[in-house]
Amino acid sequence: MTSANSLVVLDFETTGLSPNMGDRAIEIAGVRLENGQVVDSFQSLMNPGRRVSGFIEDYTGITNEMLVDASACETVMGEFADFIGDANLVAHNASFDQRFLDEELARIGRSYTGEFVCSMLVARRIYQDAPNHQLGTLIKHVNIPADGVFHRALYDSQMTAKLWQEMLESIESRYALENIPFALLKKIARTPKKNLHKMLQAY
DNA sequence: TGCCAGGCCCTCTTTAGGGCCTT
Repeated sequence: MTSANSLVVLDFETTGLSPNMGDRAIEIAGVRLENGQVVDSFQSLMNPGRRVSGFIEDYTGITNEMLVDASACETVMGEFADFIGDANLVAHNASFDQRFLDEELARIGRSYTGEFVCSMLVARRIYQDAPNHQLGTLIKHVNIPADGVFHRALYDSQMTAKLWQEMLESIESRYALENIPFALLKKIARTPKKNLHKMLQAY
């Protein structure tokens, strides 16, 4: 059972960029955060029913051979829907992951009730001096130790969770806040950069 | 590391174009 402040940070690896173009998920992972601590995690490869391109094999390290014996997307996504429950959701460039989550769950008649917030949109506002706002760059920018390989779902979701916690602590520190609610993070992600400082000062 | 899309965001903007970010 999830608590009221449960948050799931998730990441997909896929056959490409667009479910509307026929792309499918090949790996899903998520870590559950409660009170800033990772309390559970989920990771599974899934068989999209067709071969993945050489580009995707190289980009993710997930090969066609690895996917042959993986469970079908329908099976894995059902398990993942159970995992996320009613938790709110975070992903880096969430519009991408949300499209695949919506598409894969629609295929099995499942849905979710949590709300998405994008860690990239928050990072663009909190770390305006970062060289860029790719996940790997931000992890380095804020000096989070990284000894794994990016572009795998579990590692990326773990790193996104650490970045998320770092951003929360940074905002709390800068504005003398405690226990920032999810709703404020949603608001930060939508607030124009030029208005952000004033909005947080007034909060 | 690229192409495919889509949302966000900036600007030499809003009757638009292009970069960023995700795989």
